[in-house]
Amino acid sequence: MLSKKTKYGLKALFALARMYNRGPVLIADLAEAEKIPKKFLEYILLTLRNGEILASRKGKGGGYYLAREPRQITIAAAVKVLEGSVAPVACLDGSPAAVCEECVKLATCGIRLAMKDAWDAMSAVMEKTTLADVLDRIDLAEENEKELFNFVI
Amino acid sequence: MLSKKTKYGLKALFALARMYNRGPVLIADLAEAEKIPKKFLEYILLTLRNGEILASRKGKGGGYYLAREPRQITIAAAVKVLEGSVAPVACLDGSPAAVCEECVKLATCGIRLAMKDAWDAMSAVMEKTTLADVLDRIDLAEENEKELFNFVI
DNA sequence: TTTAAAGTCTATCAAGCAAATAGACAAAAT
DNA sequence: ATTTTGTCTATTTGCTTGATAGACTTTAAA
Repeated sequence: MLSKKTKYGLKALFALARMYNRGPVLIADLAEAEKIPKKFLEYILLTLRNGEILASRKGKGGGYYLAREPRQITIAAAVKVLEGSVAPVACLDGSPAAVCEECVKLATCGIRLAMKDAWDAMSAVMEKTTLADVLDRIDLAEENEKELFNFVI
Repeated sequence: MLSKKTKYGLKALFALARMYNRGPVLIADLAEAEKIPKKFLEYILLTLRNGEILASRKGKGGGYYLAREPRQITIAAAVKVLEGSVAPVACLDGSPAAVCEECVKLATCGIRLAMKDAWDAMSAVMEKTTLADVLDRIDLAEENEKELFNFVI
């Protein structure tokens, strides 16, 4: 299960993606709009900035904004920065040195062999889904909801 | 990341699958063979038994054994019992009532829309991978390791 | 050049969960 | 009857998550 930090972080990213190219957004405004505790959001945005998903400007007129276009930021990248790793076992998270103490031998470890294909399938999807894709899906879903509502009337 | 409980549990299941139809296995023997703290393993096996993955017999000559054939126990089922849920968000874990507090509206929740396809892909693989499949993969991997060793000589 | 508005950083806290352990109890085969 | 073996409840320890406080730094604009 994703941590609250990651969920809040994703919500913030969707909001920032929607406001892309409208300049920096204040932490306080974002916190209120997305119902995220301000101080916690501050820490989350800092994490995303250190992970080069976001950029910021200090001082008057400052705030946070996406470091790249919504179409160039993947869910995989965001989740990796926010959560650290979501791989079911350490040895599958992509970093070469990460060996889990459970594996006696990496190549023949049952847990790894059991989870590898499943994890590969999941990360492939996350790698190709961008913030822009998610916005499109949200819009489509909202459109469908409206249709449904009209139909009921 | 899977908890230690789940990892230990999977290891125990692989071992029990290998010894399928050789009668009940003692907790103590399994603990020693798989290097799992005995009391912790006791608790893990109990979880698996309550989840109807394992069955047990008390008294002399008793022990634990798989409740079904290795070919009929999926990784998805085992992980679900051991970990509770591995879905990235509660509303994706299959149970109808599970709604995450983050979603204002289930159908249009960005987090859900962002993770749904990825999670579907992962669970599909876990649903179709059985303990027997994993044993096969381990054997194959060990065979390959041996080949490699011979080649080096 | 001052000042107020913003982000940055470090420290701290409480609550909850994971991992592990202990020991009394119940069942069943011999 | 007795011994072997699983079952259950409770407890401990330490780490992680979620959240908050406050001092500090940077920057734009008055």
